Amino acid sequence: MSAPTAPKRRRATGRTTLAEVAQAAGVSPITVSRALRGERAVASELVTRVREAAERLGYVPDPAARALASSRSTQVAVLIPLLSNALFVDLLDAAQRSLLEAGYQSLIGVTHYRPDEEEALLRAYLMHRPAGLIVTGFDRTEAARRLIADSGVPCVHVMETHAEPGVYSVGFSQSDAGRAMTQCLLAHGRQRIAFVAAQLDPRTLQRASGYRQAMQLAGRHEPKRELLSPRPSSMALGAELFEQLMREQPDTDAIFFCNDDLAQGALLAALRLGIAVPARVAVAGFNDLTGSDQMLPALSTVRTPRAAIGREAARMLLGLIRGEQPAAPSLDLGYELVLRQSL
Amino acid sequence: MSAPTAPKRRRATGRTTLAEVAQAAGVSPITVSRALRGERAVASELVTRVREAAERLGYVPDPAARALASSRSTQVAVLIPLLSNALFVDLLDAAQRSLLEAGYQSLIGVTHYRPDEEEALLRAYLMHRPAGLIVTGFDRTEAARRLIADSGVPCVHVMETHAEPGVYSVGFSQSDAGRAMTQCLLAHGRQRIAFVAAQLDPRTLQRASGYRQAMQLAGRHEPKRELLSPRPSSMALGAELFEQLMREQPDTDAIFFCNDDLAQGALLAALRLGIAVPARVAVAGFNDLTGSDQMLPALSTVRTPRAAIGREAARMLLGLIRGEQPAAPSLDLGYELVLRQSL
DNA sequence: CTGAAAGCGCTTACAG
DNA sequence: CTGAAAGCGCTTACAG
Repeated sequence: MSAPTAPKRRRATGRTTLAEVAQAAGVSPITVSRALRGERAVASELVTRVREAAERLGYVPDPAARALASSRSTQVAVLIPLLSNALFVDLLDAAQRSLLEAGYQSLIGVTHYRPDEEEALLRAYLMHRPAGLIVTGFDRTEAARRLIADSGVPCVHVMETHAEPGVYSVGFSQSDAGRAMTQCLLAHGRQRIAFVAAQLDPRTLQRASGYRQAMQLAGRHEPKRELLSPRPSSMALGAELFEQLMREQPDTDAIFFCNDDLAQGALLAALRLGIAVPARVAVAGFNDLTGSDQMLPALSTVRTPRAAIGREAARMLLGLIRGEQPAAPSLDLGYELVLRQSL
Repeated sequence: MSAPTAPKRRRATGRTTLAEVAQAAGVSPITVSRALRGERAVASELVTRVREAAERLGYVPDPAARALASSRSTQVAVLIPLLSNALFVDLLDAAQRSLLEAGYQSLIGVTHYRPDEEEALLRAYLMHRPAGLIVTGFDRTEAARRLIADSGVPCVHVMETHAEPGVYSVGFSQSDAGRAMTQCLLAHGRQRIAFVAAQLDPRTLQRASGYRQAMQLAGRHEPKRELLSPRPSSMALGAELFEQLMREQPDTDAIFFCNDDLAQGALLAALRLGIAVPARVAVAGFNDLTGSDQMLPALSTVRTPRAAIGREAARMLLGLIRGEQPAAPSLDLGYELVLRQSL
């Protein structure tokens, strides 16, 4: 009853292999591979036999072997600017969920709004031969653009839309949204409307340009009421910029913040300073982040469909991975003005 | 000048392979492999030669081939309950960053506080042979526990600590933190202190038990002042529970919320209802989330070191992956009471 | 310190 | 509709 001596060159991992399933089912390995992936025509009787054998043996395909042999993986790289902005977390959460349901894992990458970091992440992740790619917006280095194109990996751009053959995107028009909220403030009788922004990423600047267009169209544009800070967005910064603006341009009668966290901070600062909102100054935000409906007064804002964007981007990407052509390469999911008491 | 006819059985991927680097450097493939990984002793002259050749040819190792041959990948699975709780996002962000620096990618998994979802994720991710695993807390199914143990994949538990041989953890004592804040409220002269919680995950219940211990010790425990809701935590729920508590137990003179979002919602509700904080009722939160310092009054809370937890968990895991034994298998990073105007 | 051989567990490309 | 052979690009396990 001595233990069998191990053969010299063994290094099996112990897991059940496709070959073992094949033997158990009495077919060839290729047939098992095809039956399990549902690829090509396999006699339905064999499919059943293979499935049963796989089930019985607890067979789990090895993703590494699969990736090596097919040069495709089941991972999707998702690149977002920041994890500290709830906007992107919502998007990521929705995308991740949809991808997981379809059997794909998400490799997240945080670019910190820096094109060089994005390029480095792209380089690192692309060597993993991801099945697909989700990237934020269109603002990237030429090298990054080429990396994506040369990789041949299907790619969907999120948050903005862009009509160009071979480019896929899911988002909405940031400048339209910026224009719409500004026009709404104008329609409510506000005239000296300020725009306050932080971070100054491409999409923030698009909102700014929407604001500017609307103000110019109304003949009310005053550059002095634009307060643009490159610092990262936060409630604390919103409070600070609000105080600065009310000090420097005290006759401002409305403020459009490029993000809700700034606006929330401003609302709390107004409370501290005893500045009446909306009586003296109306306040509007962007994104309808959590808590905006709880503010005092409740914050008017632009609701953006980030969860839907994540979901639809995943759906579009899965189609591209299957080799399908999406109905529309650019999907505009729109936005919605949410008017609450701050206006 | 006709194009060369492709040989019959080619399916090279076009990328530079290790073999090509070996040929260029005039050494064997194994030597390249070892030189590039810095493993085992390789003559330093050869290392230089190999590095140069790899650089020149733009060689990028194939992770799939590497994973298949070595049965280990460069991916770490990180399982957290929720992406909508900033606490976990901060932890994930820090862990992800540290892991990336060391050449590891993070595969995130969201369990929604459900042991069955965690078990399914574990099953799905473990088949990818991750190099390591980071999981939240210790509350999981027996099957999940076994999956982790049987996989042999190094695993670090975060948020809680637990001293047991072979179990690695980075966190702090949730019950100590709950007790400390309660004692702080008592020390400030509050006597009818309520505890309001949502979600009711294991860590929330540990905080509750810390509260209970402190109250019992002071001879002031009144079960009627515990308001526990299984609903997901949010500012809106905090407002709702605050109103309910002030209606049902109007003589409550302090409220300890298990999370800052609840407390923030309560503070705003108090403002709406004209309930003076802290004059009539003191309010304390947990985690020191963003915005808590901006509240009116600013929120007193327990600052938890989630970024440090993420960072240290990554560091401990990287050590375990290298086969090192951590100095202490259980790392307690503590917490800090932050006293602001709400108390 | 270095290498020739085998193997990791799949799928591709042909052929029938 | 099914299969025998080769190959994906690395590393392991030996041997020297």
